[in-house]
This record gives sequence, C-alpha cells and structure tokens, in this order.
Amino acid sequence: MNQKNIATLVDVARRSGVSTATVSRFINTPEKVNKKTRDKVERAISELGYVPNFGARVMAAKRTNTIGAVIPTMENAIFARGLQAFQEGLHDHGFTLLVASSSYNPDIEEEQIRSLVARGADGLLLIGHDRNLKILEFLERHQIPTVAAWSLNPHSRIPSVGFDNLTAMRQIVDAALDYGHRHIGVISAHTKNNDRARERLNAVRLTLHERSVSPENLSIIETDYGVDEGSAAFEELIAQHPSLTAVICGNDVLAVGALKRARELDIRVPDQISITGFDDIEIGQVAYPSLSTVHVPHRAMGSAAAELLAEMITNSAPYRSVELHTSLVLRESLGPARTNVKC
Amino acid sequence: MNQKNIATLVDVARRSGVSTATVSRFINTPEKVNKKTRDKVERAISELGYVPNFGARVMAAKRTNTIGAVIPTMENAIFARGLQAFQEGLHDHGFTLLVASSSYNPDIEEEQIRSLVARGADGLLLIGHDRNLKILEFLERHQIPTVAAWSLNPHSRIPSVGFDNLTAMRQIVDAALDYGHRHIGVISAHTKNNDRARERLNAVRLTLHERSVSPENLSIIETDYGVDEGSAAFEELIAQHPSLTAVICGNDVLAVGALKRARELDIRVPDQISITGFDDIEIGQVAYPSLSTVHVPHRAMGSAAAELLAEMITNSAPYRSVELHTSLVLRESLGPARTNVKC
DNA sequence: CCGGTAAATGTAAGCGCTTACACACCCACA
DNA sequence: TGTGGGTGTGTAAGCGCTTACATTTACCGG
Repeated sequence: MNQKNIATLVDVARRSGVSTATVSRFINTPEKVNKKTRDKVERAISELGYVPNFGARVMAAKRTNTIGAVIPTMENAIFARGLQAFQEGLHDHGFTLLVASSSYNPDIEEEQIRSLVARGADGLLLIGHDRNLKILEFLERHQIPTVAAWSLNPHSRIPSVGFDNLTAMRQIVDAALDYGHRHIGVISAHTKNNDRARERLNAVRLTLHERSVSPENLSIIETDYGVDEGSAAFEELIAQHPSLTAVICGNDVLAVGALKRARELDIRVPDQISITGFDDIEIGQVAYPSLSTVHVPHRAMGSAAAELLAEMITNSAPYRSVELHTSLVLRESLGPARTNVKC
Repeated sequence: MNQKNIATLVDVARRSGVSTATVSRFINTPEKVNKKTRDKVERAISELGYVPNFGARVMAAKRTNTIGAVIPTMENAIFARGLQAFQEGLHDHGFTLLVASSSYNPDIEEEQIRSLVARGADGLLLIGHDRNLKILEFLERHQIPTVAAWSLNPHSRIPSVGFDNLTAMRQIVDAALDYGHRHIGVISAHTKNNDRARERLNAVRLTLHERSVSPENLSIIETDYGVDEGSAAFEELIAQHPSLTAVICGNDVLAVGALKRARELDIRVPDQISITGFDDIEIGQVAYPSLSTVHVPHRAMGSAAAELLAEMITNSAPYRSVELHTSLVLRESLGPARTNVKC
C-alpha cells in the first residue's frame, strides 16, 4: 500500500496469493479464472476495499467505456430528459456518461471537448452543428466517434440525431397564421453559434414570406436563455409593437417567461395575444394558460443517440444520421387573432 | 505516434528538440522554462495538436483537480442552480466538476461514488446524509474530502453545507396554521434513504403537535418525484380526505403537479384549498396560481460548498460545516382556510 | 505410462506522464 | 582565478494497470 492506504492490484495479488495478472483477469474476465481462485481474490478485494485505479486502467487498456456529452446548459430541463434517456441507453451498452456544460459559450465548449477527450472518452455527444473547423479536425485526428443531437444537418462531418428545426418551427407558425395572426413577434435565443435558434427563426421568416405576410409585420428580438429574459423581451416587444397579436418564442422557457409577464400586465392570453413555445417541456404544461408548443421527442432522441454512438464505437459503423419528427401540441396559449382594434 | 495518431509527450519533445521533462514543465510550470524553449515547445504542441493524456497524468501526479458530485436527479431544476454555482466556485479554484446522478437509488449512488473516486476525484459533493457506513468508511480510507449539501447534520462524519430542513419546513407549516388550516394533507417524497424528505415530514408532525392539532387531521402520502406524481397524489389525497383545506408538498415539483390537477378538477386555489411547495425553483413562479414556498439559497449553497471543499483539499482544513438559512415566500397558493362546510 | 491438448496461472513489458536528482552553464564576488 | 549560487535542462524511476507470451497443471486416449 502507498501512503494514502489505497490498496492496489499488487496488494490484492499478494493477499490472495496469486499473480497480478490473475487479479486483473478476475476483474475483467472472471470466467477465465478458476472458481477457487475467484473466491480467494474476491475475498481479498472486499477485505481491502480495493477499487481499480481508473487512470491506470485506461492507460493500459486504451478503452474507457466512457462517453462524454457537452450540453449548453444544465440550468433548465431542455436537455435533461433527452440526456437521461441517453444515459440509460448507454448504460445498456456498458458505457458511463460524463456530462459537462458550456454555458452556450463556444470557447468553453471547446475546452470541455478537449478535457473529455483527454479523459479518454470513447465517444462524444454534442448539441447542434455550429462549431469551428479546428475542433472538428481535432476530433477527427483523435478518431473520436461523435454525434450531434437536437439538430439535423446532412452536410456536416458529424452525423446528426435530431429533427429539422426549420420544418418543426414551420408547423407552429403555420398554425398561428391559420388562426389569422398577421402581426407577429418573435422572441428568439441568440442565433450566433446556435444553428437551432437560427433555423427556427428562419422558419418564421420563410413561412411568412410564403404566405405573403409582409416582413414589416414581423418583429424579432433576440435574448439570453431564461424565464426572466423571456419576460423582459415580451414586455419590450409589445411596448414597441402594440399591434402584435401573436408572439412566437424560440423555446418553452422564453415562452413561459412571456406568459408570466403577460399575466402580470393583465394581458389575457390567448384572447388579446397568443404565445407559443418550442420543446414541450414540463414547465409548459403547468404554466397558465398552458402552452401551445412544438413537441420534441426528447427521450427518443436520447435513446437513438446512445444507439448510434454505441454502434459507431463498437463496430466503427459508417456515417449514418437519424431523423426524428416533431409534432404540434395545441393547448391554450394559441388562439384566434383578436380583431384588430388599432390602439 | 501510436496507431491512433495521437501525439504524446515524447513526440512533442522530439519535435521541439528538448527532453520530455521540459515539455512537462512547460505544461505545468511554464515559468520554470526559458522563453526560447517555451516558444519551441509551444509550436510543436500546436503543430501536433497535442493534448496531455489525463490518465497518465493522474497516475504520475496523484492529483486530478477534479471534483465529483453525485446528485439524485438531473431531470429537474432542483439541484441545477446550486450545481451551477458550485461549478463556478470550483472553476475559480482551478477545479473541474464531474457530475453523476443516482436516480435516488442508494446502490447507484454508491457505484457512482466509487467510479468518481476511481477516476481520481480529489473531492466529492453529495446530497444529504443518508448513506450506509460502508461507503463512509470507503471515503475515509481513501481520504477523499467530502461535503454533504442540502441538509444539515452535526452528528454526521461528513460536514454539511446546507440548511435545517426541519426548521425550514416549520416556517411554512406555521404559516398555514396561522391561516387557520386544521385539516392538512402532505405530499412527501419517499422518506426512505432521504433525510431531507424525512425531516420535512417530521416538521409537519412536530408543528401540528406543538400547536395542538390532532394527528388525525393529518393525511400523508409518499410518492415518487415528478409533476405527474404530484398530480396523482393530490387527487388521491383529496378524494380520500375531502375535508382537507391545505396540502403541504415536500418540494416544488410535487406542488406544481398538485396545482395543475387542482385546476383540472376545477378546485380553486387557494379559495377552496391551499397548496405549498419547498425549494423555490422557477417553475413555482410561473405556475398558476403562483406557488407559496420555502426559499432555499441554492446559489449560496453551491458557492459555499465549493469554497469549503477547495479549502479541505488544499489546506486539509478541519471539519467545518456551513449553515444557511431559508425564508418564506408567500405568493398566491396559500390563503385562509375555507370555512368548513362539511361535504 | 506417455504425448498431446486445453485450462489456469505467472512473468514482464509497456501505456504516457511527473518529478527527484544530477548536471551544465553563467554570473557575481572575493 | 576560484567559489558559491542561481537557472535551465536532461535522465530515469516509477505510478497501477492490461495482456502477449511463457509456463505449469490437469486430464485424455492410446
């Protein structure tokens, strides 16, 4: 034992009277060890409270059975459910998940990716496709199987497991237009370095264009992620554009913030103004009025990502993407446009 | 380079024409390396895209600058904000955070703790104090500085950074009693292996006793964590005990579920029934009616835990706990008890 | 009783780093 | 010119594992 009193393989070997190789086999491939020996080793291990040193193991074996994930934020539930499913899927394949968050900052994301690779991650899950070439090359040089989720981009070097944000957002914009809304506000997450936000915003522009609504009737505000940010953006938007009858939000968190502020300002939703979200997380169901939104198959996405990654690692499977589909969830917050009594 | 084309320290040394020791020094203590040498090494590193192998590093240096945290769940925001602050605090001290979740399962928690220790965590953050002796001894043998958060227990071998759940819960129970509630329901998280839930429940019992409310007027239901579980528990509770005028929930997530079901059943809150939560997370502010709850200083707790842990690791500081205080947040969901028109 | 084969175990060479120690310089000072 | 003390760098010994290969043991049919 060393000064920290931590038992090593050698200690276990000595105590059970076998070689280190046998102890190692006991741990990794017990079926290759004789029953009697197995018992001896097992006893020694539990008496010593031995735990294999992960670092040493990785060095010798070149495989960590660890997958890393870098998500933009842990603060909200947006990625939580998908990640949970991802983790469960990985577990079935014998992998452990390590999670790091980037606070929506590309530099931190890069740092986290490097850190996970240094820690020996066998594969990586990232969110979206917006990142610079340098880090992609780094991943390629290290031959780290990687998949990008929450997004779909056939041109990326990284395979996707996700949905088409553009198509998804069009569903709800179409619904709003069908309800007669012609003056529309958008509260979007920052679109820089965020392909999901950008595509969703594009979806609004495109749909309005197709349905011949003038761009002048569209007011956009970009903001940070958060309920309070949603509230502030909502207030600003309607103060500057009183004729708006609908506010499309880039995600449920912003939408819920908008909903909250509307209530505080005594603006009835959806009678006076409609508000929509995107993601379909729990908070939208408990909000009042309940939030009309785009349902994202979080769990399916997590499972599919786990499946694909496991496949890429164990069979070095070829490039393959998985497309999932979203659906409209119409609850209370989206309703017919009010007849436009100009203020 | 090996077959995976990953540059090692040796490659960098060769390329820059210095010894491996110098490269290692460049990485760890650049001020000890001559400026000219530094430039050579720096260039070689960036040309090769070299990243130090973490496992090898740990083996040689015995220090990882990594802190592990095992939280019961990532699925909800309860621990998210505190963890974020914890992470930020650690970052200031040069530590990296690794997060694992246990799904409220003590066996998984134990497995995760072992895994983090094997990965070389220099310290550990755990939630609450309920865990078996074996794992405590394991931690002691490995001399891993550990703190327990979200709870306070002066008798534990592990120092606490948190608040007294009993005192905290009494605040809101007292408030409910002050409003005239005498028939009280409780929706609690499972109390097994969960000291926080247990103490909060005890707080209800104790307070009622002190204020001479008969235990017969108290109905308790324990359930899993989740909005839907809260909804189901609420419905069951009021079906079996129509005389209840207040439902105290063990946390905000359950409370919001209860609030939601009340609305679905057309039960007015707080006119017909009051509902309270615990934690003060965002979801309670956006719920309708807004949730009266106990405010937990999540961020302060996270920062304090980071501070204490850093101190324990770098100075092997003595056992010291940090007590934080909660406060009452009265919003809409708690109101006067209805005059008891017996059904 | 022997050779052959399979099963079980042992030996020892790394894996990629850090760091104690040794060594080579260079400058200041006597 | 000799000595003392930096400063900068190199050498090489591990850290705790896995695993290819060598060796031993057990058991079989002939």
